This record gives sequence, C-alpha cells and structure tokens, in this order.
Amino acid sequence: MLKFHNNLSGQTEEFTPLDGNTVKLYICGPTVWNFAHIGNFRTFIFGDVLRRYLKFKGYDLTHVFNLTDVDDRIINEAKKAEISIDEFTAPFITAFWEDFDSLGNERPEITPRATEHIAEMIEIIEKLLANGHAYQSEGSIYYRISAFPEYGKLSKINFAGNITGGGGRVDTDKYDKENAQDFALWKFVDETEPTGWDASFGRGRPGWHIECSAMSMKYLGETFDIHAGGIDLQFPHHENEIAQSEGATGKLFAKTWLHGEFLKIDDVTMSKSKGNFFTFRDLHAQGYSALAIRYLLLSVPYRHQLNFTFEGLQGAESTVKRLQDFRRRVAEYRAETGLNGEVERIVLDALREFETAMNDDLNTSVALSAVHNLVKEINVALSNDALQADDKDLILEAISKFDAVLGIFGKENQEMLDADIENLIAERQEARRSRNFARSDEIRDSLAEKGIILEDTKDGVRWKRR
RNA sequence: GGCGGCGUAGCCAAGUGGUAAGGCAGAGGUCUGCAAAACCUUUAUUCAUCGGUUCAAUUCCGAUCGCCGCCUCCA
Repeated sequence: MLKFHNNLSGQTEEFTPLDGNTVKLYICGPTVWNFAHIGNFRTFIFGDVLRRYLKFKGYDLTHVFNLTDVDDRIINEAKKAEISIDEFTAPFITAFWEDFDSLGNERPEITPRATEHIAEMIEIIEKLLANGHAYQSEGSIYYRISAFPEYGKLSKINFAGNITGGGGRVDTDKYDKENAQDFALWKFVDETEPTGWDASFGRGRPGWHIECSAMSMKYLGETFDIHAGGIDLQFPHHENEIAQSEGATGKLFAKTWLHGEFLKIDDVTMSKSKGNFFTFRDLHAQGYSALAIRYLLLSVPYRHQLNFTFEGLQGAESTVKRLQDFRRRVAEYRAETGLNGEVERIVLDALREFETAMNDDLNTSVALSAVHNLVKEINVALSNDALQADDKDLILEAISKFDAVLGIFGKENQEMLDADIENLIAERQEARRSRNFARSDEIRDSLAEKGIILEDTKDGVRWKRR
C-alpha cells in the first residue's frame, strides 16, 4: 500500500483519496521572473513521478500546477522595462515549459496563472474580512493570525523563539499591522501605479500567498488530497495558504503535505540568491542529456538533499545509456517461441521490488536498484541465450511499466538510416567477411565521425547515434 | 536564539536491532580480427568520534566534533 510522509502530521501515513478514485493534487510551481534552475526542477520532477505513480496505482488525477506571474519583483522589473507584466513574464513562461517538457515531465491537467485568478482571490479576501480573519489598514488587507490559533501547525514554527519574536531582527514593515506576523493579503496601490486591480475593498494587488489558496480551491475544492512544493515554501507560503483557506472555509485545506528537499552543490545549497546554480539550459549546452539530468535528480529520494556533482552527472549519463542499450538489446533479440520460467520470476520480482519501494514514500533509490537488478539478471540470460519470445514481451512490458513512472529510458529508436549509410554498413560487412579489416575500420571510423556508432554482434551489426 | 536535517567505500548514495542495496569510476578476465556492447570476478571486518542499553548497534539512548537548511525573495 502507498504511504507518504505527511509533513502536516509529521507521520508516515497510508494514502487513500478523499473522494472516490480521483486524487486531487496541487503543486506549487515557479515564480516566473527568470529561468528555473535544476534544483527547482528536482521538485518538479518529483511532482511528475508522484503523478505518474498515482496513475500507475490506478488512480485518476486532477493535477494543478501553478505559475506565479505577479509579485513585487516582477512588477518592478516590468515597470523598469516599461512593459506589461505579461510581456515581461511571457519569455520565462515559454522557457519554463520547454525545459519542463525536455526533462520528460507530463503536463499537469491544469496550469493556472496567478494573474488570471484575481477575482477568485478577491472573493476569499472578502470572506476573510467578513468573518474577522482579516482587517484593513492603510488601504491594505492583512491576515489576522491571532484569529487562527492553529497557525504554525505545518511548519511547527515557534514564534516565541524565532528571530523576529526574540527581537533579533527589526520589523521593517512600514505599514501598520496589529501583529508582526500578520501578512498581507492585498497590498494597496494608488492610481499612478500601472499594476493594480479594483476590489470591493479598494484598489491594490494580491499578496504573495493568496493565489495558491484561490487556484487550488477553485479547481480542487475546499479540501483536497495532496499539496506539494519545495521545502522553502513550507514557511511562510504554505503555512499562510492554510491560514487563508481554512480561515475562509472552516474546513481542512489539504490533507497531505509533501516537500521536496534542496539540491546542494559543493555542500552548499543551490539557490538563485547564492548564484551557485545551473539551469537545464546551461547543462544541455555543455552536452549533458535531459535523461541523465532527470536520472541524477531522481537517484536520491525527494526528502533528502542531493549533492550535485559533475562526476555524478557523468555517471548518470553512462547509466542512462546502459538502460537504453538494454531495452534495445532485448527488443532486437531473436528468440524462439516459448517461455523461460526463470525469466518470468526475475521480472515479477523486479516489479514487486519496484512497487514496494515506490509505495514507501516514493523511495526512488530503491526503485532504481530494482530496475538495475532486472537489467543485470536479464543480461546474464541474454548472454546465455536463455531468452524466449514470451520472455521478451514480459521484459519489455516491465520496462514500460517502470518507465511510465520514472521516465528514464528515453524514446525508442525507430529512426531509419539514409540509403548511402546503409550501403556503407553493408560494404563494411562484406569487407569484414573477406577479412579486409583496413577497409572495414575505415568505414567504421568515417561513420563515427558522422555520429553513428557501430557494434558487431553475433546477429549482425547494430548502430546507434552517439 | 527557536525549529529541522545530515555525517556509510574514490564519487553519488539505500538501508536495517542480527552483522553493509544500487549506480558511476577503478582493477583483472571472457567474448571480438580490433573495437563497441555485454558478462564474470574484484573494491567498506565496516557505517564521524566517544560512551551507554542489549546476547547482538551502522541501526536505540546520551555526549562530542563537523556540515546543511528554515525562521527573509528562491524548488
């Protein structure tokens, strides 16, 4: 049975959907003010594996993945460049989805943007004002934390001991709040500012957290199954989402909370503010494949920090290549009709190990080792010519199942070669038969220069792209 | 100051009260005209250190050292 470590309860819990067979899943996406780095994408890839595994388990999904396209930084940058918010964010949004797709992620069902849901945000704020969970001050609207005693239940924040509460940090907020921890739901902006929306409680722009309450509840309902995102969002973003949503509805907001841990580089957290980050584009330009990057980011379970190294990425490149070769080798294997009971046992064991690992809070490390064990054992069978036609199908089917969740085997190669290259390969075979190795090596080298690698097997020649 | 995480072979790392998964890299070998791919063998008497509990601890408890994160925009 599927279990998750729920950060809300602090416990590992068995998962069952709230409503029939459909899992309602919300994942906080990026703020689109520049390119997402691969640390960001680790969380998104885990979100993707989560959604794929839920499907693997037979659940239907409604999956919402939001893009934050309005905040102070975006507003300021757009203003500086004298363009609209949409004009400023458009190239980053395009780039984001390109990278998202390249890394092998499935598009979620619903991908809303904050600026398209201002009306829903206003509606929640009106409710909060009406029931005393919010108040107006100098034109802005603030959340009244004192009216929500459960505040802090997700992040386990102890305000008595933290820096702000302890007096170690000066509260720089220039507005008049009842309490230092109260946060803005709506920030007043005057008529001279280009970015602002009119609401019953005055012109302004939304605060940093209300968008996720509005969009998740709009598409998933007031209570839904899983809310996920990066660990840094746990406080204050997710804590505030809970306060806003539960303050407005009086109902449980999200049942299960999952947070993806950070990527480290040279033992320091990879982050935009530290500047020590790589984007997918950077790595791709250096020749690393999307598949290898995905593999590396998946090789450590999501709740643990992963130390990113180029040695590791290079290793992932080799591993992924080996997996691709393995699938091709099985697919191309010429087998007699029939079934080898031993192979069937290997495949069933591997699938069982895989599922057990994934059920255990998505333990991808162990799930990958199940895949590797299958590869190793089947390779032995291949070497011994012990494979039969039905085994082949079983193995290919198992690979498809693994890959429906992990997405690390890549696309199957069905490409045809040009006729003149086919002719060269045939000529080389002829040269080898007549033991003219000088000529055969010459052809092999020339094809290698064109990026086509030849391998001689006892069933003939195989080729692949470099 | 408050809260949390981590320290396992050259690297990335899983894991458990009963004696260390997996990947990469390395070494030797088989196969091959040579390669490539694949396969086989091999690489931690040991899991930061020191104590304690236990028949038994890497795994539980305590202390120490080191590292990281959140509490402030970042996944």
